[in-house]
Amino acid sequence: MTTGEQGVPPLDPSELGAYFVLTEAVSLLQYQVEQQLRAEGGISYVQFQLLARLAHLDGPLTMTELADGVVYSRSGLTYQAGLLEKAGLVTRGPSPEDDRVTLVAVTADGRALVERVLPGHVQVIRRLLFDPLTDDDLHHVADIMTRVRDHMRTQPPRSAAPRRSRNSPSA
Amino acid sequence: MTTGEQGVPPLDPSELGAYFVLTEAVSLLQYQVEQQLRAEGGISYVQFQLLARLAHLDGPLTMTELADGVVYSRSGLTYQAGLLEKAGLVTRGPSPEDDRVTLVAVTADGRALVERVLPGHVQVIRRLLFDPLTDDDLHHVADIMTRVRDHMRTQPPRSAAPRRSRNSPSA
DNA sequence: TCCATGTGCTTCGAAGTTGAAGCACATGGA
DNA sequence: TCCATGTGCTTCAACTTCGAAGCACATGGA
Repeated sequence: MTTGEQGVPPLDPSELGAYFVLTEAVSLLQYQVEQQLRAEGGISYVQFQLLARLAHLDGPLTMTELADGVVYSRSGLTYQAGLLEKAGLVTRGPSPEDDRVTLVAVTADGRALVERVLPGHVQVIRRLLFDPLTDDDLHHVADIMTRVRDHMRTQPPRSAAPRRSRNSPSA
Repeated sequence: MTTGEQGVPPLDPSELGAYFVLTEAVSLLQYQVEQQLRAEGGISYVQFQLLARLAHLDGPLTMTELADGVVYSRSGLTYQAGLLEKAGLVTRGPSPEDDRVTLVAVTADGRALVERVLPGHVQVIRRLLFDPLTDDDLHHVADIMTRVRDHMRTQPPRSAAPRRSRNSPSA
């Protein structure tokens, strides 16, 4: 009626509210996290994510895997990987399997940095995110957001999206 | 700089996991939202947030209020407000109360743009965020994140970060 | 083998974001 | 009134981020 579109559901204020408060809370949290990481480790949140992921998985990742893992553009990752390599926190090397691939691995210094920064990082998260929540809340959030994440991950990943004719029926 | 050595609670993998999946899901969601807004309205997510906030509150806001509302730096808001003003979507004017203040108000064009992109915006959120969730989940998320947001809002807001006093170096 | 096409990564230019510094006005006490 | 200090906003330079284009290698069919 109001628009030509068919089947656009009416706006539900409680839904919009849930979405807004979700993004607002995460923004606030990430800002505080960024401050802590910068102060205690001299790194950005993205850099911490990259190092933590490499340290946690304990094996080299390709640039694409790393970019998709942290929801980041490929060119942006090239830039950040360059910074981290220059700082001696990661190494980049060729893959024996595929000459196109660059494998990124965390160095001992990189691991040490993650270890050094992680306690403060956890403290910030605990203070800002977990303190006002019960254990039940926590499990709810984890469960719910895992479903949302998995649901969205069925869409083509961010950094690989724009290339044509993968499963596009219009080409 | 804090030492952070004593009294740091042990790491709880389920807590860290909840935090990681929360930020990852929000990152994925925001990326998709950004694409929709760019495609249908030619605006960024930040610009949409600013316009939506002004349209919703239905009254002018100061630059600082607007920046705090969307968790954004003040200088960044100066830049974005300039873009929006040039595009005719907002106006900036003086405050009768305080000559230092710039009041930002949404124009009719700005309102129209919000109205135009909102249905698609809601569709994206519904498809990515709400589809895999029950009504119960939704209320849980809204309730939980509201508590988290309110908890964090008791901290000093982002853009009003303590300004270093001219004569007193931080101890 | 050769070539067409797909994939992994980097380079490049443009645009966005930030904190610090700076300007202008506000406020309150001497 | 005068001035010290606080607050609101903008400017500035440095950095970050992105997508498009480009290069190199991979893969599979003719």
